[in-house]
Order: sequence, then structure tokens, then C-alpha cells
Amino acid sequence: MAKKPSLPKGTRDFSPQEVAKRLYIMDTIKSSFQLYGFQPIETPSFENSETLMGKYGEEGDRLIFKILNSGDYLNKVDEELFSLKDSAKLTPKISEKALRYDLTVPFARYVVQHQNEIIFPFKRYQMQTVWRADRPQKGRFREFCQCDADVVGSNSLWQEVELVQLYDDVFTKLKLEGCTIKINNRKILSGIAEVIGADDKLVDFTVALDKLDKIGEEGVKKELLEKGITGQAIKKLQPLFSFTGNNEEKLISLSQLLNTSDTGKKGIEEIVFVIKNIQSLGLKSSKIELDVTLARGLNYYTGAIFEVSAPENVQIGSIGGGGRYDDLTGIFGLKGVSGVGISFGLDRIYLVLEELQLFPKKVLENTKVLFINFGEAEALYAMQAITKLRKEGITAELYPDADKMGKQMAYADKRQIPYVVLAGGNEIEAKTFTLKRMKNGEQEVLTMDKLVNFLL
RNA sequence: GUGGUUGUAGCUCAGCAGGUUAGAGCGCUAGAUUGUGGUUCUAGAGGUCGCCGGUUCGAAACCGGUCUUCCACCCCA
Repeated sequence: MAKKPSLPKGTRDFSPQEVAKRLYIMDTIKSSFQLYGFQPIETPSFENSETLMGKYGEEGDRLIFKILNSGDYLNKVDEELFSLKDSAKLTPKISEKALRYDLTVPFARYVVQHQNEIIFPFKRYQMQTVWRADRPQKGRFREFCQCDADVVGSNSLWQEVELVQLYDDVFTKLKLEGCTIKINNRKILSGIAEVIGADDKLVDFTVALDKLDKIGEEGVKKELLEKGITGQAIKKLQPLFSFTGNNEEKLISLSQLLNTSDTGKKGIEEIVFVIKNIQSLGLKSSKIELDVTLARGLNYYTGAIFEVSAPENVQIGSIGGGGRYDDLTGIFGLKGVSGVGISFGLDRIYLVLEELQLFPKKVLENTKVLFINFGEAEALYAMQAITKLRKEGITAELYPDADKMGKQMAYADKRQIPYVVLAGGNEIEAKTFTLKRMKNGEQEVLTMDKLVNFLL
């Protein structure tokens, strides 16, 4: 007896219905990417370990899936190293490749390798699977698809403006209204750290601040103290905790807080540019909101930071994120190429659309008409008609076996095929087709031409 | 990686403090209905109780391990 098969943790199969819905989202995103002038590229699902390792911080390295070398890989490890049982030292000896962890770092590698062919500024999009050895949770998997759009080779803040529009465009097309596009700027965070005298603890500071909506003011303060930020410094942060009002009001109080920091002022300038221009251009269904606590993906962002929250009535993490990174390709030896990009979380958008029942019914439609099979001669008559229908682009199929009609009908019903054609001896003789509407059971007799016209 | 949680029929779940042949609803198959699906009625099939080991006269139930699910932390889409 074969053992029941199973899937590795955090992976999934997709049914035809699920694939149809995923393709609907991906096609929507893709069409907007193309509308904004982004071009698609693809990179391998695995890279050399050294390309990925160390690019996502310590935490990231742990979450990268490593691929074991081929052949007798243990035999090549020297005894001493092996007996030390030091995973960090042993791993590079037995694993030289790793699964893609995101699309940004492979893209940076791509830009560096193809720098002489690329026409800058280069706008590329990429929709591919990535893998993380994380513990799964709701909307969190070990294998999932990322949909990224990035621009490299331009410092213009108009890119940021366009990317906000792009988010709005996609969510509008998906009928997902009321998303909040949160925006912040790394320079503002640096400025704050500078002002409170904690520049050296920037990451600790921002990670703690990022949790404000989750653990509250007291929680953040507690974490800051634990990380060694002084009580006096925390006091200076007080304005941030009572940060309310619209974007303009927030910017005014930020300016006061940061008036001694050049970096901070630069950050405010950048944010003002983006927000002001977005307001002039208008958004269709999303809101833009300045959020000084936003700090995610800080490892390489240097300017703008984006994150998109689903409408308030849906409990799920962010459905997209992105930002500006001034020197992403620097890690691969190409200095001075700035990039900015955004990412859509396909799996999470799926969950949100499902919860809000926003998938159009059309997405699940497939075959439009099923021909009942009455036997050899009748099947040929049906196939001739089906061939003509398909020529017109109408999805049609023949039930493959001459089973009892009830069974064939039930099949059409279960597959939600809206029309059934019955063509037996009588119809063949009269050169007609009996068309049945499954919705209400009504039937009518049609000629071939009329059948085509009806189904078009 | 840390702490917790879940696993019984295809699906959703019952199963009282360990005790005979483990149940329900939905779904599935067949028939009532030999050119008509969705409703109804009748009959039927389907379970190594996640897996391995232990305690016990006896384990779906108790204990340990393991895998899986979901949740919190970490981090993140």
C-alpha cells in the first residue's frame, strides 16, 4: 500500500478555480505594469548562494532555502571542518546554490551583469515565485509569487509619484477600494534618530517604532529602553506618539521636530514633492497617508518607503510594499545606480478579494456550451458544429462518452456550463440543434447559423 | 528559530472520566426517471481515528516523539 502523499509545509496546490482567480489578479497587475511602460524580465529560480547570502540581514540568511550540492558532497568536506559541526561554516562547503528569496536582489544582479545592454532608466517588471523557509501563517507561505516593478537609473521623484499611481491603478481595476498607500522616507527616520541622538541605533529605533500600531506607545518605549536608547531621547520622540491630523498637519509638526537635521529636512522635502503631486493628479480609489512609523525592509531603502494596507475591514498584513534604494547594485560592484520599486503580494490580494467577494463571476467561466453525446453518428454531427463554433472563438466541447443523458446533464451542471446542445436523430434529419439554457431549462431549436450568432 | 494550537469519511464536524460492530450533515454512486441537470424519495459505497512508540486486560480518547494546520513572537508579501 502506498503511503498517502502530502505537501511540504507552507506549499499549496491550486485548483482550476484558484488558478483562474490568481491569473485574473496577475493579468490585471501585468496590464498596469505594461501600461506604465515596464518591461518583463525573468531570472532563474535559484542563484549562487553568494549572490543572496548576506543581502537580507542575519534573519534573512536563516530564511533562505539552500540547495545541497550534487554528487558525494560530504566526501569533499575535510574531517576537521566536519567534526566542528558548525553549520555556518559547513553550509558553504556543501551548498553553493540557493532558491530565490525575493526578486529585488536577483534584479540588481541582472542589472550589473547586463549593464552594457540595458537602456537606462530601465523599467522592469517581474512576476515569479520566491521561497522563504519561514513558519507559515495566514497569508504567509514558504512558496509564493511576487509581482515587482522597479526603475533603475534615475533619481527623479516622479518615479515615486508614478508608482503610487500604479498601485492605485491596479487596486481600482481589481475593484479593491479604500486601500491605504502609506508612505515614509528613510531620511526622515535618520533625521529623527539624529535629533534624539541615537543615529547609531537607527535600525533598533525604527524597528521598535514600526510596531506602534501593534504594541502601542508604552510597548514601543519599553522596547526602545531595552535597546539602550535613553529616556531623554525617548522624551524627544513624544510628538510622534500623538501624531494626528492630515498629511499637511503631520508634515508641519515633523518640520518642527526635524529643523536641526539636514537629512531630516531633505526627507520632508521628498515626501512633500510626492504627496503634493499625487494630490494634484488625484487618486482613483486609494488614499495616500504619511506614516512616520513605517520602517519595513529598511535593510536597503534609502529614500521613500511604501506599504499598502488592505481596506480597514479586512484583517491581513500589508498587500504590497516598496521603496527607493540609492545603491542597490553597489553590492555587486556597480556604483551610483539608484532604484525605486514596488511589489504586490499576490497571495494576500487573493485572500482580500476572496473575503470581500470581489472576484468577477466571469473569471470562473470556461466552457460555454456542451454537446450531448448520443452515439457515434450523432457525435460526428456534434463535432462538426463544435469545430465551427471554435472557429468563431466560442468555447465548446463534446461529452466524450455516450452515457445516459442525465449523467451528461449533471456534468454540465456541475461544471457550470451555461448551455447544452442536444442533437440526436431528429435534429440531424432537420439539420438543426436543440439549445438548452441551464439557468432556467428553456429550450429552442436553431439552425447552425443561428446557433453561432446566439453564442457569440 | 521560540511559545502555544490543531489533526476522526471527499468536505464540515460529533464521539460524554479510556469499554462491544466509530456517528451526523453535506458530497459521492445507483435506482425511482430508456431525449433532460438543479428539488424530492429509496438504497449503497466510503474511515490503518495524521504517523511512530509507550501506559493499560482494553486507546480515537491518556503519555512521549514526529509531521501537519492555525496563532503569537521574530521577520515579512
